[in-house]
Parts: sequence; structure tokens; C-alpha cells
Amino acid sequence: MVVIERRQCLEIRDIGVFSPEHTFECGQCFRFVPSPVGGYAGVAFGRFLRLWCERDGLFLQTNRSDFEQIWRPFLDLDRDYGAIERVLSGDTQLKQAVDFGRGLRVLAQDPWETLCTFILSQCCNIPRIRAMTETLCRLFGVPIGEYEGTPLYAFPDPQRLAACLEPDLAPVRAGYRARYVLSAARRISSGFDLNALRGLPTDQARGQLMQLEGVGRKVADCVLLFGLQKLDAFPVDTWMKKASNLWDSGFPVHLFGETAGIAQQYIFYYVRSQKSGGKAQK
DNA sequence: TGCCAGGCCGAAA
DNA sequence: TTTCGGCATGGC
Repeated sequence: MVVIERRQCLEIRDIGVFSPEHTFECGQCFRFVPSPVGGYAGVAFGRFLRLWCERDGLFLQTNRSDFEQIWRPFLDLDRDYGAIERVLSGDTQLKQAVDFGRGLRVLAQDPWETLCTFILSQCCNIPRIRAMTETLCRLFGVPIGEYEGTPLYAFPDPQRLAACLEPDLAPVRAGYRARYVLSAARRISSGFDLNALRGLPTDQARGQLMQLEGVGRKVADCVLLFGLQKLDAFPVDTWMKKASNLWDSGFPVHLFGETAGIAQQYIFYYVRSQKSGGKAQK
């Protein structure tokens, strides 16, 4: 990887294919949207980022310090996705999914934000998850400036939400999920250490997460994958059954290690695209 | 208008 | 252990 400092931004080269669209439309992260001036823009870890592709480079509108501390790990830039894609493409069925989503990266998100957004995700489509998440941030997150005239907010920390009551969350329109969000916020702010789960084997970490109210196997595995970088997690649920229908010769679940978690994201994205008429759902 | 959505929970079978 | 209804709401 080569990092070149440009005027007001950084240019990243030699990282293989990186697709902001596939990375932010594949259903793992709900706070980055297409920017009116190109690429994608959003907030993570209390910082704003816009990123776009130009010629053979990936451009980040950020500074060197934030890049090293936040965006380099967040965007998983040090992993060799080319090698992973080559392995997955050896399976003729998986190759369809890889070809569709080529350039997506499994993000390293904040575990608390990941937990919260995937609690909100249950039985919702992605546009609605995005809307609920933005309302939650606008109401309870710390303002961090503005972009193109739109105010920006950090994701609210668990202590802030733990001080709320269910009626406070009514504008979020989260329905029965509001209770789960508040319950998780109270557990986290009273000592449940999400980061400590990184040191546990995946199955033990999953068991701990499932102790939280409203967190089942699916939400737990999404937190393991996107928030704790346990890429051997593999959320198996209703969409996987649909994938099995799509691929009539059986579903490829022989994967292990980091390949499994990355593969499931290509598959999820591909299956969803097939259901919405062969193009990425926005 | 009706179906579906990155589910979870508790009860019943 | 598996199945099923209920939950709260909005996108399409």
C-alpha cells in the first residue's frame, strides 16, 4: 500500500480493487451514503469521511493521523482481498457472488454501534435501518460539524442512551426494538465490555453477546463480524435459506477462518441483489 | 393494499 | 428440539 498526501486528501494506491459502492451498499454499515460530489460519505468513530475512486487510486478526504488511527483499520486496507477473491472464485457458485460484489471490504466498525444498528435491523429493510440510525444519531449523538450544509452527528455512546426511557426513543420509530437498544445500552454502560470479547474464542464471544436482550444468533454474528473482526463468524438465518434456493446444487458452507465471514458478505449482497431485480438495492 | 424486511422471544407441539 | 404467533413499523 502506498499513501500519497494530496491537497486536502490522501491518495491510496496498490491495495487492489476497492469499491466504495459495494462496501457501503452491501448491508454491513448504515451511516455512509452516496455523496453529491462523488463517492461515499459518512461518519464513523465520531469522524467524517468522504472517499471516492479516481483513476487507479482510492481517495480519502481526511488527514494522515485519522487515516492511520481510524480509516486504515476501518476500511480493512491491510488485508489481501485479491487473494481471498481468488480462493472464493474457485467455487463456481461463489464466483457469481464475488464477481457481483468485487471490491467490497468487510469493515471494522465500532462494536457498540454495530450492536445497536443490528438490534435495530431485525425485521427491517436497509433503508429503514438507515433512517432509524440517523434519527438516533440526530437526537442523541454529539454534533461534530456539517458537510454540504447537513449537520453531522457521532453515534450516541451507551451512557447517553442508558439515561433514556422508551418514550424518549419514540421519534426513532423503532417499535419493539427500542426496549432492546435501551437494555443493551444499560448493560454496556454498567460494565459489559464488548472489546473484551475480542480475546475470547468466537463461540464464547457469541454466547456472551446472546446474553443481551434482543440479541439472537443472527445479531450476535453480525457484531462478531463487523464490530469485533471475528471473520470466522457466519450469520446463518433466513437469507441463507433463500441462498440455498438460489443455488440449487447446495450451499457452500465448507468455508472456514476469515474466508467464511468475507464470503458470507459477498453471498448476502448477491442474494439480495437477485431478489431486487439483479441490481444493488439502494 | 399487501407483502416483506440482515429477528427475537416465549409457548406449544 | 422444532415450530409458530406476536411484536411495531415502513419501504416498495
